[in-house]
Amino acid sequence: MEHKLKDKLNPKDFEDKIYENWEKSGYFKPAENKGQETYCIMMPPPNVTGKLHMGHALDDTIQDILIRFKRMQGYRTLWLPGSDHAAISTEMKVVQKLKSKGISKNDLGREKFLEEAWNWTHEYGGIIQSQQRKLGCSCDWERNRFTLDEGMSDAVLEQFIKLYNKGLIYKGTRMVNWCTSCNTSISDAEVEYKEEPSHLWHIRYKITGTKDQYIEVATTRPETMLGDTAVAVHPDDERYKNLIGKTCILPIMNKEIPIIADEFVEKEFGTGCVKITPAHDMNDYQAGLRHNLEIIEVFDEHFKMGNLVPELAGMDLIEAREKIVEKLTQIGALVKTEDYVHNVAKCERCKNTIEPKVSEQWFVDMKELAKRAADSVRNGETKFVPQRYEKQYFNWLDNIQDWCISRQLWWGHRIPAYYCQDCNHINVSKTTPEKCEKCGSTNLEQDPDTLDTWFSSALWPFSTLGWPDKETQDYKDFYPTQTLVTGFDIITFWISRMMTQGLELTNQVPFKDVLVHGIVRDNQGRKMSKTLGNGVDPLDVIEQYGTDSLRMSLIIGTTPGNDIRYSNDKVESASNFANKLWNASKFVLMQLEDVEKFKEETIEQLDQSKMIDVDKWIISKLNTLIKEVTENIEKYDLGVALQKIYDFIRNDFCDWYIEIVKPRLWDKENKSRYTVQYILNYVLCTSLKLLHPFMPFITEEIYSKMYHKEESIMISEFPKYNEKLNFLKEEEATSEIMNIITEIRNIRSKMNVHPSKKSKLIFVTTVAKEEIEKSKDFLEKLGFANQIEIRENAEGIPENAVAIISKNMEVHIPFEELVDIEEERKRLETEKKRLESEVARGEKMLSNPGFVNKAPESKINEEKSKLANYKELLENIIQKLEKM
RNA sequence: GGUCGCUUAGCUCAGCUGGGAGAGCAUCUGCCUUACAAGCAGGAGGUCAUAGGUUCGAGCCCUAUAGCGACCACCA
Repeated sequence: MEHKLKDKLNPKDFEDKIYENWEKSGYFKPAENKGQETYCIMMPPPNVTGKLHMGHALDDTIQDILIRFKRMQGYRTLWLPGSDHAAISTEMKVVQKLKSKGISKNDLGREKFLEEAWNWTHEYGGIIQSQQRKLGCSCDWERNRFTLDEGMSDAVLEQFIKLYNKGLIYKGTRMVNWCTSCNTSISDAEVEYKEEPSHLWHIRYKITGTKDQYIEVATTRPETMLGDTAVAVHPDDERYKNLIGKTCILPIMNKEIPIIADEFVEKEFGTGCVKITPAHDMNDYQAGLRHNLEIIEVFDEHFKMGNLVPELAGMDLIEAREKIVEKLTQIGALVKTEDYVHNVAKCERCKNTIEPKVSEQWFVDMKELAKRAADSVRNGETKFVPQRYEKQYFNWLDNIQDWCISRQLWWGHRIPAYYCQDCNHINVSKTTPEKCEKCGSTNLEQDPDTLDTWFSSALWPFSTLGWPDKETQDYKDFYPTQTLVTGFDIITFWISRMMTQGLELTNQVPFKDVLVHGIVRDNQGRKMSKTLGNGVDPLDVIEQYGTDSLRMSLIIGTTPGNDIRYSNDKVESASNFANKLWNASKFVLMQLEDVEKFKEETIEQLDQSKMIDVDKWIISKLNTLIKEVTENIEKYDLGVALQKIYDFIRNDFCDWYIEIVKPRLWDKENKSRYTVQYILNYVLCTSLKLLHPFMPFITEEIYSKMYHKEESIMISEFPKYNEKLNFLKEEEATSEIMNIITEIRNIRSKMNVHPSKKSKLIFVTTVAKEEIEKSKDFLEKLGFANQIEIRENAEGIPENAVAIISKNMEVHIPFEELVDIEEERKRLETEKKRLESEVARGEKMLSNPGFVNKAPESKINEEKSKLANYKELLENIIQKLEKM
């Protein structure tokens, strides 16, 4: 083993190699002989033919951080990956591919089509997994699952049959959302609404038996009027009360339809009269049911005009609308046309128009299931992080509609219902029944439809572990799982359904915590989208900067649940940090020269008599960091945790400690040289471990060159807080010294003293003599001094010297000819003023009875000691000024 | 219409249960100091959206308002 790093950091040199090594070593699998406690995350399965985008990169990075952290803490961890068959989206793609060859789905037939779909899946499936490997995901690839796998399909059938037998799944004729492009029914969750400018057409229908009395309706869809079977008004609407029960004549169709009263009508909207078209509107359909109205379909099955009016038959709907408006104008039935913006239902997948359609479909009765799922969150069995997303979840479940689960697609799990062609009985069974269970006929036909994709992904947390077999080792070990990580956009689609189905089928909540994150936006705050073309490919970023930098840029300084704005600057700054860490490590390794003995000694055993304050300072700081970072990660505050690690490595370790320690390292005779080397190795190794979950590759690469016993940082123990490594006194003393050094630099900078110009530093102190003596070497270096003098009093110090007054010491810098006495007086005056205001503030606070009586004692004492401190400093400054 | 979130330095964002406002980038000044110029050191820059309230004390808690954003509902 060579304890040396390459001169320049190049992530490509080691990222792939390291990943391969991890996978080969079996580190991703749950450890065999570790402690009992398990920790499991189920990866939200991406679409099987999908490609990795920034959303995945964020989602996967968060999960990887958690799983690596827990693994290092000694849990038996399982992160189970997989992919989803994504019924609609995959089927659409295959249909499109066939279309480009001039073949239609129906020409090909079901079997051949499925063959094509499998081919497609095999061709594009797996791409995302290789990309997740590039991201560093430490999931157990041997347990990789696909929602159309045999086991998973069995789970789906089991679910269907169980719920069917319990009466929770039923078949019925209902109005459902129909995607006119995908040609299938879809569930409520898959509909999104988009505002579109349109018109509100006012049309008058003549009251039957009158010459010129009309009732005026307002509609956004005149083309559906051909199927009107009533006009409705509000029962309390004084304007129309007298018309209720009468009839009117539907223009164009010249048909008599009733005027009815129904509460759902809003008096204030439009004219207060609504045309009722039960076949093409959700509300009208409900009203139709209440009033027993006929359902007349205006469109054919391809959503072209039907032949209610022969000259319009087969016409496109938009075109038909124009024609009908034209016709209404001709016959004088159109009163006016208003501009109007309304919400149009769109398919969440293909963005095309959704039409309400009456059809026979399979549904899950959700009422009881939803209640139980909501209650489990209400009573804290499952928690959302951040908690506010629980509202979104409740809102969905508390207003749940029955779930339409049948899809008119071929790619997916086929509904296990077999219809008897002789007696019409529905046989539901896992395998094709030999004969009808009711009449014994062998003339059975399976339902042609398949199940909603989410019907199978709802089972993901347990079907992946072997359910319906509850005796598999994995199910027993890892179910229920701990954390589910996902974006807020699929709380309704997925989270709520895993909860409802999980509770119903396994009698347990499927996970304890739901960690919700936002979406990754572009650098202008816009959503990344294909149409805008503003998406950033995570793999391009990895190619340019390396995985660690991408991961860091997605996590640092973020808050759970909030959106993240991607920017190149962030990746660049992450990359600079990686470079910094690399160089610092390179330096440390250069100083260590094969000190194999490190491996045998713990930090606690290290001889403290050879340490000076700064050594204890860095150890103590690191110890605090360990505590905070652990707490932060456990609370899912990953952004804060990473920020703290960054600050420690960059400021405390690189900028201060390494610089402070250099003189002792250069002096080969120095008695504490070994101690310093040990501490450097210890601090760096420990920092790398803290950082490893976030930046796995660079930490592994560096760690592999350091001195320790582990074969990989990935399976090393996460650092633990240690009470014995707290050195508060030394921390304070060191920060006083650091403040002085900063002050020296500040003054030199203000006075424009060139760094090469060294000066003398005179320390006046009684309490810190010894420590200053020990620190001479680095004080000289960092304070640009050529000589350090330590005295007990200030007598005889040249007048033309700059003075820095601090708590336990004064530092005088004789710059000789450089110092302008007047300038120095001004500086001290400013300092005096500052201290005076501090003293005033403290005195005001402590003389405030409200504060003294109500504030906690620790706070009061703190203020008291601060005040005393300031007073003393002020006194010293005043004396100094008097002498000038 | 209902619910939720955001508003803090020029930009992008942190700020844990209320106790002297922070980071990254940008900017200014000085430095090639033997790990790092992808760097080092120092500086400037903020009425924490507005108005009230609670409190000894508010960026943080409460109320209202404004702007931006998201989700749900869907009134033709």
